[in-house]
Amino acid sequence: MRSEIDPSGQPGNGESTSTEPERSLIEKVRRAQIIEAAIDVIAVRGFAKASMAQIAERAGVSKGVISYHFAGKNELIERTVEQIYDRLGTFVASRLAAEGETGTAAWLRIYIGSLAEHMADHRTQLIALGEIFTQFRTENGELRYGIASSESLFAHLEEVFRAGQQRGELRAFDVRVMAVSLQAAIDDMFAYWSVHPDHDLAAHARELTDLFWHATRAEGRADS
Amino acid sequence: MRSEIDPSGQPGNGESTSTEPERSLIEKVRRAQIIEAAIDVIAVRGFAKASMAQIAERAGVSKGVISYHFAGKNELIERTVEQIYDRLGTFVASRLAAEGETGTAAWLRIYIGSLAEHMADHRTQLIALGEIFTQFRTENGELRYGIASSESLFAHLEEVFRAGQQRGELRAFDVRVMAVSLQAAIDDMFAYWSVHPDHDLAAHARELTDLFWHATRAEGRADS
DNA sequence: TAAATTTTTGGCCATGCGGTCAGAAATTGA
DNA sequence: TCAATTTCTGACCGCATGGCCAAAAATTTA
Repeated sequence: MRSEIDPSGQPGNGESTSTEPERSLIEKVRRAQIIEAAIDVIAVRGFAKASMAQIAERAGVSKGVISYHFAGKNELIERTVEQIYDRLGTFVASRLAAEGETGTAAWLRIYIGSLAEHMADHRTQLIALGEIFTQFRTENGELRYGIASSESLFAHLEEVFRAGQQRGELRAFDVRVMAVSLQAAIDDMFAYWSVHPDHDLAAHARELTDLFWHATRAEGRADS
Repeated sequence: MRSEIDPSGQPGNGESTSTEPERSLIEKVRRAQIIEAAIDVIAVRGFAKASMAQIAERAGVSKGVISYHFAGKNELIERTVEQIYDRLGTFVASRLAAEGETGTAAWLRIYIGSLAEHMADHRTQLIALGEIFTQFRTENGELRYGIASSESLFAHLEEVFRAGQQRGELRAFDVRVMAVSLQAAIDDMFAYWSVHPDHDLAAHARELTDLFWHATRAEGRADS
């Protein structure tokens, strides 16, 4: 998986700037139903085998219905990511907001922990998201949700680290490398859990918090 | 990218146990030529668009030639990975062997550093490998070179960490989580460099060494 | 109720894929 | 030199895909 979320709580710089198109009830229900089917099929059969026909069958409608309610497969996938993504982001942001400003150690614990907690309760979504992030490509062949699109996430993590450094709480290190590595470790925590369902995700999250606290804290500091 | 290499220098548990089939000169030349074309096409156009037709065109032969010299696309891809992989493994193993036993700090530096050094000189191969590792699937839909196939690599890293812990050099931590996280951070170092060619790979490798040394070392120890 | 509109169906299309094959071309060996 | 063998070509196959559309069905509006 790649590019979790921007936990800053911003409304998201997505395409939803101008007025949302009005949707009839049927429209909304069908779109939700198709997205749910897409998540299931992608999680179970893998992104590559999640054809329009498969998704339509799962949703119990004919293939044309998807084309009627979505501009195409790309839009369906992007709306699917958007939905999962938004819920996760809301959850993490609320957890972080509930804590106030209590330093980097607490921030790491809550950030990593809340991501893990939410995903533990939404395994199917996590697996679908992992499939999409690693396989969904734009027409020119680039990963649609690849490292290149994680820039705003990296920037946010960098800011957290830089603030900790300025407070004297963290040692000197390259914040970009730390941000990329933290994200990588989180991504692979989920990827590992995807493959090993019995793996203890919460414990992994706690270990990861320790790992990055030791990696970032200033010399001579005790654990928090 | 996933599943770098087993740096233990073992001959590799691959399929090459029994006697290698004899190959004519033409056979060897053609296979090398086709593998090279495959690397180029995969690196430039992406794995998804690297069809037999594309690879054949790049190699300057007709499509049938590939089928003549390889059992199918799967064999071509696997031989391609094998080639890149073997060279990288040889390089890293020799660097590690040249150092002898000098503790975990040195091991981390040489392991991460030699991977980065070799890949810096073989960017096209690295990108092709990244494409293959993240997209090449078995017939049942699993990633051919995914986390599930990294078990032996994780086991090896765990052993390095466990040895350091027993020597009192490293603090207590979950070696599996540390192994998965180190591999993730290395993978993403390469992935980041794939997307940002001007990124300083050697400096990133040094930062990563620092990161994991701080994350793993026993309390009260100075940097080495 | 009747017309207008929205929604759904299921078949059809062009495209690109990996793989196969008969026969041509090139190479080898006697 | 000339047959045997290896290597190569380019057309062709079956298959699955995403998307399209005319017509049927369902729903809303007048």
